[in-house]
Amino acid sequence: MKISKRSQYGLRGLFRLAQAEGHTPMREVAKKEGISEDYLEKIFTRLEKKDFITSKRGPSGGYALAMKPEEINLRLILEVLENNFSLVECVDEGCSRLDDCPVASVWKRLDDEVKEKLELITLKTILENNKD
Amino acid sequence: MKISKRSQYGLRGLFRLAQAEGHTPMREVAKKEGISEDYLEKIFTRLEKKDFITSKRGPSGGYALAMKPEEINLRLILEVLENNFSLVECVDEGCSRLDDCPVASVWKRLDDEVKEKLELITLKTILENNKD
DNA sequence: ATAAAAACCGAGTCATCTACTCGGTATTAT
DNA sequence: ATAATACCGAGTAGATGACTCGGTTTTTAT
Repeated sequence: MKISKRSQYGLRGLFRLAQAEGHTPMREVAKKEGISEDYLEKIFTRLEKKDFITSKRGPSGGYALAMKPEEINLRLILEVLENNFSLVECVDEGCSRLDDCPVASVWKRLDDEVKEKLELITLKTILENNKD
Repeated sequence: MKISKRSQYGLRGLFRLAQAEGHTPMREVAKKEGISEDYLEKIFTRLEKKDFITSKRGPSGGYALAMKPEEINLRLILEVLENNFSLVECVDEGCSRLDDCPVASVWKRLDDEVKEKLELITLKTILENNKD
């Protein structure tokens, strides 16, 4: 029942990109956030493949958001970075005993509620919280 | 970001105990729910140590709820059965960069909201949902 | 009193996942 | 041409989850 460091790092990385203008080198983000460069690179690669960010090679290159901060919410981020998104498998994989399982509906409802909450948190709202 | 099978089995086991009167042998619960006996035993032992259930040895023994169904909510169950309860460590362990971490408050709020939701789901509400 | 039914206990295993690391290649601004 | 950057595949160490196994203790029913 833990959100992985991968997702946590990913969110922090995206936040840094959201704060900056133009492209920011990954190394710079890693340094600011105290995250291993090699690892953050994997994370950014993944986010890039899903078109959350764009990349530019060579000097003065780096990464930049490909979407508006208000369009990137936590649910989307976790869908990319968590390998198994959703609280229990039976929600999306379909268990054989679903019909007579007394608690399946509990998990399903909970899963929905959590995902709703996640959608309310966007990079924009986080930026605004940190505007002081 | 998964709820473990341990917790899922635990909830289903507790549900069966809640339905029955007196003591129910663990084997019977395991059979009904299609859960490994050896494994369910570990789970019940854990729940018993935390006084959610009581045990009785010998023939016509078994396990029974030690609390009222409305007093046992999902948050309490997960606190016993998940080894790491809470969505991110920084919430309870305290990270060294907490002060300048832009997203700590996000996780904290989310964690609180999820836990609130979990408290609303009790064995009683699950029993009522399955009353047809 | 004995046999059977149950809970109790500690240890061990196997697979999967996370959180990395490492060594190298490709691209591009200066 | 050089240096800065992204890109890529493989590998690894540790933790955890989901069990299994072999036994011990307690208690009820006969």
